[in-house]
Amino acid sequence: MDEATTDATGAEGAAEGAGPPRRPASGTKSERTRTAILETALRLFQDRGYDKTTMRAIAQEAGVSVGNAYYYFASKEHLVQGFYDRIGEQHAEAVREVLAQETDLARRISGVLLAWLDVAEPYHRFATQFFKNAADPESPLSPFSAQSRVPREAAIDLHRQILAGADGKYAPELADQLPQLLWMQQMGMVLYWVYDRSPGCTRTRALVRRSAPLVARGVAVSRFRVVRPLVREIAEVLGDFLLPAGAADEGGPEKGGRGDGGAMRGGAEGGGGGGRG
Amino acid sequence: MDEATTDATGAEGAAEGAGPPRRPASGTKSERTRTAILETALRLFQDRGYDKTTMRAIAQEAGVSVGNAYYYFASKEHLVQGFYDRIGEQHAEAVREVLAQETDLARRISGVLLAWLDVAEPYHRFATQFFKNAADPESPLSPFSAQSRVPREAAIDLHRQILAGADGKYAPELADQLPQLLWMQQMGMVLYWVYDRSPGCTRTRALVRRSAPLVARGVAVSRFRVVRPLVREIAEVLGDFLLPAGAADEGGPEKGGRGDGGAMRGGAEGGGGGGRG
DNA sequence: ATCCCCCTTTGAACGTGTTCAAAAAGTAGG
DNA sequence: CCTACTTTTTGAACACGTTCAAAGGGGGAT
Repeated sequence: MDEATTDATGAEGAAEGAGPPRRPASGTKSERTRTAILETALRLFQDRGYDKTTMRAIAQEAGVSVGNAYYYFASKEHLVQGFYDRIGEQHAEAVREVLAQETDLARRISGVLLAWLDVAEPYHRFATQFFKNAADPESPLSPFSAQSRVPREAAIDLHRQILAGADGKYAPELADQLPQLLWMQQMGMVLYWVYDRSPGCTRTRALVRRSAPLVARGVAVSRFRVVRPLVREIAEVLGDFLLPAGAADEGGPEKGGRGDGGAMRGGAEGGGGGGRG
Repeated sequence: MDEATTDATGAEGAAEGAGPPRRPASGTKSERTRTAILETALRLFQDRGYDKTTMRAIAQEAGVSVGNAYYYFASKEHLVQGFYDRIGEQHAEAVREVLAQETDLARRISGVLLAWLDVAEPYHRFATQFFKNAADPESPLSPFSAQSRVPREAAIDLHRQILAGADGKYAPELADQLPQLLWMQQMGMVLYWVYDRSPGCTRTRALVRRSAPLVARGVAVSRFRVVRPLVREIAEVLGDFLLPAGAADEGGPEKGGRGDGGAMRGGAEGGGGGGRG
């Protein structure tokens, strides 16, 4: 399998992806052209929506040629990556206060999720339109893709902080998988949000407010005896089938290691199942 | 736009726009042309994949002009609807035996899901390619869309049968939502399957085999006292935010107006079985 | 100045899904 | 056979994302 979906100039070592072979330091003409194109694109996306914004329009508005836009961004989709980064940053910023002050798990969860909704709200219309691209397993924009690994793990780490700063207790077997689980809850919320047509997305907000306490209580309940074996097995299955994150129990907290990293672990199934515990 | 899909029985919508005004009885020349286009399309999709199959190729192979294909099918996506119907039928057929003979809930669940994987396997390559279209909220192909209501409720009803024929007991508060929950578990499996690159999709199969017992046990555990209030609240939230089984919006392209928003309801939790525990 | 090399920029051209006015084929009555 | 009408069919045309060979351009070496 070739993975030739990248830029024409070939793969560069960095994690970022498309662009000219070497991203020059900011200030150069090249960099200015690049950001001009990106800014124009994001502005037009927000104004007209993703589908209605043509590459020709972006180029013309930015004062460059079509081919030049493709020199800096491998595809129209790659322009959207800027949105991800931007939302991620703004979210991390907006969440700081909540994480620092609140200690109740339910409130921490809902605080983080509601903050995300606040940050993402301006882009709702347009996010809906490129959401399908993000769902494409082949697309680098997919939240599960290898290319999204860095921002994804940053997001998961944020959920790890949610748990770390909360004053409840939960089954220790879940410690490794819970951040990912919370992250997937967020993905579920995003899915709901994308479909949400209620004004101001009040419906998604209501869902968050109602479900966050439930999740928190579910986490707390995980210590009780009746559910303990079930929890243990759930944790095991999650560990085997969720995406491999940095928090492997025994693998060691290595960074990167071998590159590879398919979206979902492919690998020969073989001993995966094994004996049931 | 129009709901001219395949030979779906019933479902006479209101007066829609384009397409062949009246679907004539099978046997007419018009109907023969239509099925010729559809069959050709599905065959080429399977051979070359969705993206690689052009409308021009479909038309040429079917012996018609491009415009003629568009006379019968509003878009390339609409041709895929045939796959849904086909898989749905084959799945219902393949599942009959399991539902009739097996009484263990875990085995019923895994039997149904594994049967789906068997049926869908030939289309895996190509399903991956149009999956992004199905994720588009605007697309009629979305499993949450109003246009998919009939096949969706058929699928949910299948999961209702899973529960009805099983010999375990569970919290009665969940009775209304459990079929939908199981259906969403299936959606989660499909998501995993779409990303699964392991040969023969053995990885997804392993996931089903491991998670089905867990789900069954989770359902059984729902009766216990410690989790009972939690279960009750979960059921309530699900009832409020899941897609309503019965009638719902469907009104049409109504813009805003009334609050509440008959907004598309959806929401998911990946990986099957998240917060309960 | 001249040459050379590489980075940047250009815009025409390609293949795609989709649309549309018009031609063809079918139907029915005179 | 002709006429009026509807249903079906056609293929050129459109707008789009993307590609590509060629042209600019800046800076160092000769």
